[in-house]
Amino acid sequence: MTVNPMRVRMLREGQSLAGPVLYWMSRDQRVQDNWALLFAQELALQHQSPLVVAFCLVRQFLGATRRQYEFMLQGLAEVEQALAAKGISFRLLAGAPPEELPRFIEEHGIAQVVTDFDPLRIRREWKAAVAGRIAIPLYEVDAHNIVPCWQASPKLEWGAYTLRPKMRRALPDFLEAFPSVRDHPFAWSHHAPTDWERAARFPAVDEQIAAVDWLRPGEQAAQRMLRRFVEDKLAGYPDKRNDPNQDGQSDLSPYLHFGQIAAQRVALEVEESGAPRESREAFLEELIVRRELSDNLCFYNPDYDRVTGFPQWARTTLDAHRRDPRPYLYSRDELEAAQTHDDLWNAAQLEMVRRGKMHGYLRMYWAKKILEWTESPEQAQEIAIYLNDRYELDGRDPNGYTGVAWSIGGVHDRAWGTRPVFGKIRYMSYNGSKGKFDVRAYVRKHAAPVQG
DNA sequence: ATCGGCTCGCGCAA
DNA sequence: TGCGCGAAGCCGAT
Repeated sequence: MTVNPMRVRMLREGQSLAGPVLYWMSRDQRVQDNWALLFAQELALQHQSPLVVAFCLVRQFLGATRRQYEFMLQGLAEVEQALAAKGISFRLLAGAPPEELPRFIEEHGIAQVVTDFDPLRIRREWKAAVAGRIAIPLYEVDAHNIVPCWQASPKLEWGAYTLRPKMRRALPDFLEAFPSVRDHPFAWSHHAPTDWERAARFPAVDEQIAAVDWLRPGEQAAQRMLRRFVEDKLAGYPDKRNDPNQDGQSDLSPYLHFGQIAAQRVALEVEESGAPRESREAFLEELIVRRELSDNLCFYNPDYDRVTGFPQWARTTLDAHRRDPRPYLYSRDELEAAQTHDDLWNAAQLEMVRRGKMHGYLRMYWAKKILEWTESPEQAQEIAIYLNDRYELDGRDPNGYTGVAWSIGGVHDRAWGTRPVFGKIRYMSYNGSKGKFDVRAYVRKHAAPVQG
């Protein structure tokens, strides 16, 4: 047995007849270091069956833009190639999983289905719908987290401090080396190459938001980025990570979001590096505890992207300050166009619009200012999520929803001194940034007008 | 530059 | 029932 059974849940029982095993790939779009693929191969080898990987390409998924489709599709093309080298077939299905998967399963006499874990509502609705329309076993493997989400904690956590000891206890059981995908000896008779040019014409919601060119998509590029981080940046991480002018972050979040790299691979490489213990610990805290805390929020709190999901003390205090006059009021369009009085905020917004990635420290300041400058917490949260999901390469991720909920709704935070609009929600100021890094240099770098 | 108070509630010790 | 302490801060005093 290569895959720890604790990583696997059965979503639907069923008779397992003879036939191909299907891995319905969704959140974890890679071949290496993927527990869901490894588990699917294990089942296929046991039954001496072919193994097929299918991905459902959903039209206009949660407002996804050309930028994000491009990054994902190029990664998937690489997945198809790497699978082919192992004798495993790949199939791109155009349409929503509840319709496409049962049809595919029926048509090809699939015997068992494996899919990867995802705490987001829509993914769980898809799985429930698929489970209701098939008669074969459906397994779910948490291939994204190191400690499977439901093993890390059985309940909604209040903060990193309540999850951390649980993670510490569980990590030794799960932070293990990955086995390799084996050459698969049973070929699928319906193998056919994907028409990626046709797939690239698949409509995104917004074709105007262009792909970025400063980082390449795919597993290989992700591995290179990881190596660069561990060799060049990890040692200086504690000092530089909160300075947006320094290139001190890992820049791995787009790859982690699309599952083009496994957090577990990142953790293993960081642990084995020669970087100071302090640097390794600071980075692993973010990579492991905070990431898994985001999944915990989305998995156990169905209102992870709504004000009703904020803790009670935060809802009470935000309600008490609902009618406070706002120092500035901006519409969604003004914010999107980076037309506020605050040059730091505008620069952060423009960094996100142009590069598809805002510096981690500024994401907090950025979201808190949206609370301060819009009519209500509800509107602030909606706008922050809209902009984040539209421009960030790592949009539509539990980390994004959790970050917004932390900034605007005190999720995983505590109460602080009362202020207008914010109430007891932690405040962040322009002057605070000035004390931490060279704000003028950052503004000069990102607020420059577009060339040409 | 550094320090303490701000303020809430979980989780554990007692 | 009491107590320690937390996802990245702010502000004013020193």
